[in-house]
Amino acid sequence: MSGEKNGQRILVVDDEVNISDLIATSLRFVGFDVRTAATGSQALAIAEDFKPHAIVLDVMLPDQDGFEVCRQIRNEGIDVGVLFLTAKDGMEDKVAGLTIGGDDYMTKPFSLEELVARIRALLRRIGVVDIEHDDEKIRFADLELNEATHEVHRAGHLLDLSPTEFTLTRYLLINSDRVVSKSQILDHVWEYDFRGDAGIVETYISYLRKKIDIFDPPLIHTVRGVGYRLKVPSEQ
Amino acid sequence: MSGEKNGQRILVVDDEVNISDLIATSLRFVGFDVRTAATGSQALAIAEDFKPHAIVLDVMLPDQDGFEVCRQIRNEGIDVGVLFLTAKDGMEDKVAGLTIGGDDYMTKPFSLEELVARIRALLRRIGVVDIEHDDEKIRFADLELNEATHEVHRAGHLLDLSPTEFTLTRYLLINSDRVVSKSQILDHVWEYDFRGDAGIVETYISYLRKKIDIFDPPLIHTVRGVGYRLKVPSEQ
DNA sequence: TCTATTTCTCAGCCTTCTCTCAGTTTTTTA
DNA sequence: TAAAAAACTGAGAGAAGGCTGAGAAATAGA
Repeated sequence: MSGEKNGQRILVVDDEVNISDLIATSLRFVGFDVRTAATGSQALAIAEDFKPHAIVLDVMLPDQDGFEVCRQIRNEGIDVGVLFLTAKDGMEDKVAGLTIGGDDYMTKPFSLEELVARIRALLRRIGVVDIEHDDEKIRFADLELNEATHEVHRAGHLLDLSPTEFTLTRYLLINSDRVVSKSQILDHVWEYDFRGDAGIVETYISYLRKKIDIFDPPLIHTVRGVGYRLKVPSEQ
Repeated sequence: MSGEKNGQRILVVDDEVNISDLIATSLRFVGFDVRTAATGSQALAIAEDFKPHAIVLDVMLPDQDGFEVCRQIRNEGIDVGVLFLTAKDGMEDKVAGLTIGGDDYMTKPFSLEELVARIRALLRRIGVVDIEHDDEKIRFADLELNEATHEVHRAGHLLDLSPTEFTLTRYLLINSDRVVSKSQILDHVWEYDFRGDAGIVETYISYLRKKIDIFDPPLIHTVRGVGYRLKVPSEQ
């Protein structure tokens, strides 16, 4: 039930079951071997024999704070990268200060796409090779996105993208040549608590086209009634 | 009663018996091993020993909502893909997050052809190999339909099909070389609550011929008094 | 605090699609 | 060969889907 083929092991620690489930599901789907814990002590217990490569760790836990949990786990001699989760409450600066080494942090709510990207970057930084996705550049035709620098180039030109535009571009790139529906995009690119209409995806596709598809050939194609797809038209 | 040859196991959960029967019949016909449930608790009970690979799950159930059922089943350790069904009106608020982890959703009413295609895509995504249909391309002669890209090619040329034309083409392809009647087509390709005349099938066949059969040889053949059949003429 | 950027909503516009209908053609049957 | 039945197809009304500009609201940065 637990052993994923070649996946890195990730431990997700959050006391809100909805959140940890959501994260776990997403991470499993992209191939990680995932366990969840709801408290610090539970996290410790699981980490001991699960030996995760990375931990997604809420800084606010019922029994103890995330940094404490982190320290204890490392004291066990488990070499692990940590992605801290924090509420957007002004504590961000403190968290940023305490985040050292290869670790990272994100504020809730976040988008799943962003979470997965951060986990991959983290694993890369701490030297755990992510076999399939170990390239920091994602390419499709003459469109190139660089994870490390957060730059996107089309035909050699640097594009100036907003954060959402960047994440959307990455999601399209990862799924290049396949149709993705507006709901899929919404679920993966927008923050998980977004309660608006899928129409916003149309707006952002429109923005992207004005930045990506002012070059020829257009890469973003609408599949009416289904969704969008990155493709090279010539590819009859 | 339960053991289908090589079929994946699908659990259908909907309190409208008409609907769950309709779905179950369709899925059985294409080779799945199907069980049905009308309530959330019944679904749980059945899932426990049926261990379905996928669930077709109405989000609106009499005892509890579909999301809750989904969570409980997964908590049982059953690794399952879910295709949620939602009414067109009740969804505004609820749809968020339904396409996470390989899952998908459809709004009622839908066409059975579409449902089957979605189930197959879902099983493919979550790694349950659908033996007979594990290719995302369906071919007949020089006509080729690609599920992932939603493209249809004839003799190497990309055809521009509307959504209904696409679904009809897929239905003909899946039943290639076999005669399908107009009412079968109507029942599978159109939404199940369609109350119009079977004459519309003639109209769409006519549209398709102008896109598919401008190439030689014609593949769509009328079997007068019976229906239509995809065939290569030489192959008497 | 003020400014610039980004996010999001909305409405108007345009395109494409769906479906019906009626006139025509083809095939069958008497 | 005529009449009936079945199938074909073009035209068009209305609906649905998608695109985009404008502007309000939220956020980040100086």
